[in-house]
Amino acid sequence: MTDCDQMTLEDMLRCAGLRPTRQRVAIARLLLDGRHRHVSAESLSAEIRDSGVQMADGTVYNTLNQFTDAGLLRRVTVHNEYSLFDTNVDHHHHFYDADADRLIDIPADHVVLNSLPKAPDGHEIQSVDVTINIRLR
Amino acid sequence: MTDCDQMTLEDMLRCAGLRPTRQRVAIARLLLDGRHRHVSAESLSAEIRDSGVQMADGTVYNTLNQFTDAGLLRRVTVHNEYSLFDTNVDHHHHFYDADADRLIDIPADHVVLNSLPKAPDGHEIQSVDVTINIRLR
DNA sequence: GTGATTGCAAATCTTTTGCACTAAA
DNA sequence: TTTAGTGCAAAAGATTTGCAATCAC
Repeated sequence: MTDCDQMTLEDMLRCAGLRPTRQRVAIARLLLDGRHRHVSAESLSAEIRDSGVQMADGTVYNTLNQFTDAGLLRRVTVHNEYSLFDTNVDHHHHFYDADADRLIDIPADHVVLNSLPKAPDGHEIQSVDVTINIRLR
Repeated sequence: MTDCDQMTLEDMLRCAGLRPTRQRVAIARLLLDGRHRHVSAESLSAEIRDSGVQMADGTVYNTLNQFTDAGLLRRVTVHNEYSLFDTNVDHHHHFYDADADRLIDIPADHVVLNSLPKAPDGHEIQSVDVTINIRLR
């Protein structure tokens, strides 16, 4: 078994090259259970505190960055001043509801892109993010 | 003449519902000359200082926000920690080069979107942003 | 005049960092 | 034991805000 699914959280972290420390496991338990969510550092911090685990804010930020670098999370930036971390790392897109400051996933196959431009000289396309901004009708 | 083109900067600002104050005109002179640019609050602040005009940073931020609200600029957020303001308010998309932290415009017709999903109940689509992340090959 | 706008500095918010301490392997 | 990881507090960076002074009309 070479992929990082269907294992204990500890193994999943090891498999991603991260030591399964108490803090990382606590965050993994909240975020890597297969459910698709969008959390901010702040909301996650509050959730951790509520779950009885105590953790420094700096550690929350560092852990989120480590998970993102390891491909366990995806960082999403929209038109506000903080980052959201998406537990869905599959290719997909987003509705962004600015009124509620809320992201909604859109499966990749619901957005069909024909005719993408070529990347500028010396560059290649890494990924394509489509954000559909919505508002109340 | 009902649109806000082909006028003096002062009239252009008035037309957008903004009093043509010294500060606003100075920023308009730099940004609303028809050229397409991406500036950050910081880079603009430096440019203003270099041009001999003195202006508080808070005023730069406030003015950029006012221009954006008035539709004279467009705020673009990518995966970094500050906002960029795009002087091109026409519909278009972006390459984002994370290595250089640089945005490159893509004309709207170079990206063809077929099959957009419907907005969630009670909402309507306001705009669609496509960001193509690129990296060195 | 008078209401909108600005300057300025302080406040706020998000995020990163340095370093001594602790824990995983 | 050795190295990676954490806590904490401070720093950094972006942006907003409060209020008195100033400016456009």
